Amino acid sequence: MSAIADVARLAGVAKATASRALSGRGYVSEVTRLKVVAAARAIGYVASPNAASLVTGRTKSIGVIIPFISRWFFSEVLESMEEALLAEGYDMTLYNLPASSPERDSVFEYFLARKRFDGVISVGVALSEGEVDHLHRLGRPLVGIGGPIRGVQTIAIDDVAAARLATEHLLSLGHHDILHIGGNQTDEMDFKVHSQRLTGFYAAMHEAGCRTEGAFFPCEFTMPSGYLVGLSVFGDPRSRPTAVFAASDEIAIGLIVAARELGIQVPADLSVIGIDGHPYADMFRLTTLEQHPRRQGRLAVDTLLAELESPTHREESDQLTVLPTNLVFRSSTSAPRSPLGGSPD
Amino acid sequence: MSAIADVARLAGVAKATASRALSGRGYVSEVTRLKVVAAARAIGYVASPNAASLVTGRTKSIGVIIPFISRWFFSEVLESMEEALLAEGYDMTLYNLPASSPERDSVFEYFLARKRFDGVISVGVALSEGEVDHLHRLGRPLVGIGGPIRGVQTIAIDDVAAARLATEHLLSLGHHDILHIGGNQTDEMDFKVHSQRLTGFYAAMHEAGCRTEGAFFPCEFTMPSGYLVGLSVFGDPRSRPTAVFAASDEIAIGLIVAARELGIQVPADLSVIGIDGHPYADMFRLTTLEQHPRRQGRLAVDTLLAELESPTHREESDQLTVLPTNLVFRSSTSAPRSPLGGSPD
DNA sequence: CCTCGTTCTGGAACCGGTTCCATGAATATC
DNA sequence: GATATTCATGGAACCGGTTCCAGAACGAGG
Repeated sequence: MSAIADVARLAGVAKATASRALSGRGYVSEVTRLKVVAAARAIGYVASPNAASLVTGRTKSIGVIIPFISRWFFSEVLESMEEALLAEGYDMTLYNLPASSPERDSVFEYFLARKRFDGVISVGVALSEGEVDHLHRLGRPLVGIGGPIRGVQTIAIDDVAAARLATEHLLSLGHHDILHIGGNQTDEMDFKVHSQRLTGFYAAMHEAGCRTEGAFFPCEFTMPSGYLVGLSVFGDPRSRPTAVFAASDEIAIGLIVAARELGIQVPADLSVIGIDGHPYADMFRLTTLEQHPRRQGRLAVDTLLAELESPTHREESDQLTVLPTNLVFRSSTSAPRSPLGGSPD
Repeated sequence: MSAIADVARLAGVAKATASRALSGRGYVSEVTRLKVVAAARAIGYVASPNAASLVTGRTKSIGVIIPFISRWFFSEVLESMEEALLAEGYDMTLYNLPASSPERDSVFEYFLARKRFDGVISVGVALSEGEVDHLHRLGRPLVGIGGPIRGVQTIAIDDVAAARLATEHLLSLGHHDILHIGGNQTDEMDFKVHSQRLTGFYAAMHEAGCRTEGAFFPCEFTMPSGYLVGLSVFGDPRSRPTAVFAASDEIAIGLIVAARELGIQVPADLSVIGIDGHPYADMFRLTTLEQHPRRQGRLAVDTLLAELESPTHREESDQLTVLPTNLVFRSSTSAPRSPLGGSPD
């Protein structure tokens, strides 16, 4: 509607002066600045960022690539990022890209090439080197959440360590017959979270001298999937473990629901630990390793905006920020029943 | 990097011709069109939508206002909208605005005034008349999901009818002592879903001649909240109903988990019905009214894009599209035990 | 008094596209 | 064969800002 030319005319100054007055760059006397601001307010002037970005190259908008919206971790990250960006005056443009989806390439070719945003945050999507280079050539900083990308600032938890910690928690309670139920490498996630959690599990088990053959069952990262796997794995009393390390809280809760239905006491007959810190964990009294997705989102935004403020050399910025996890000990884990059938003393 | 002028130079034509060739508007001979397209491909040219929107007024981007990202209904809607928009070449810019949040006004004043999008979809946020007018003055169509806004195309289910249907399902099974556990008017939602579901419940109950004093308990729309309310409401056996109509599946599932922990058999001792069609419903065998949020999102996008294609007069478009719900009968509902203590025959 | 540096302002170019308008060629109409 | 139409193209203006540059006004320093 109203352009800066209108403001300038009303204030009786040139476009250039009006622009300087409103943006705060360059010399403007205090009296004309006030005149211009008053004129702008009078006609309800709001600058068009499109026009400005055409010449400045800055869009005040950042793009987010994310494989899921409806799963807990991702929606939490998203919410926290949106909040942080809004507070800084940035728009957030969302690209929901299931890893290896058919749209994947076209999004990069088309959407990301349009220089519509100042930077990109990739949540749980491993970009290829070519894609990373592409963004760098455009001078667009990139921050990742959920796993290292070469040459990119990344925020993540240490999945190997978290899995090890969870497993060690069960081991320290006296369990030896422990299962890991989680993702396998071939499924929908780009990053190595699945294999890393598996690695951490194996490492802890081997260190404790426990056998791990047949100790892993694949499972989608959802509650219904955990439930179904639970029904099938716990269905046979002879193969039933004394403890399970689930790769996510949703899986863990599905397992607990399945166990309850099968008449298996948690934790007396079966201990269950998850990873996440899901809001449902408390009502199922689930012991879990909290990973605070909102902090990760917040930090990703801060990192990206800092990079926009004062660009660093790419080499320097090649680093991984590891956020801590913390164990929340609830009553889904305990020492196993004495193997001789008595209760533990 | 590369601009349309470069393409034109390489193809040996004028900027105007290159623009016509690439956009498909206006007369261009087939041979020059191919030359231009080849040149564009050769230098990896991608048009800047910012520059284009400056003159066309179209941004190929739409804004979405939504109060939650992490709750099921909203994340489903969001995912489906993103998918539909991406397929049509539109970007989606997200504004996560908890109703009556402090940022609420500034977003409207600032973000929405910057003519950055061609249209707006408001999911579960009731815009004020002033805000609606503002968008209309800017010529930006607006589509709502989740409840009628004056003068705006809206997509929703009939919450009164859905609540009535759910209640009637319980009544038809022979229940009389039915509770409604759901939202109250004063909580965080803008729209009237809460009060409408309550209205439908009361209507069905009164029609059936059932008393409703003390039959409503307020509850946040989450599983943990349903669980806590369930523990407290079902805790006293004397005040326990034979059936509950929960305003959402998450509440219903929380209630079921609470009932199980209290040793209450579902459905023998207590029938539970929800509204949503949540993916967890199946594993808890929850009878529910499915409301298909993805369809709502999809339809909202289709409606908005159609409006952008061929704008209609505001008066004509003032309408509410009511999407159907359907009852999925699982085993969380059944006839009540005979009040005399025997089993029903 | 002249020169220099600082502050302030306006004119004009520019960002990267689209579109209006004029011109010219090819084809159709009478 | 003269006159309309349709098609094809280039030049230039324009969208709404920012920024470069030149020039004016002013006080300070020599």
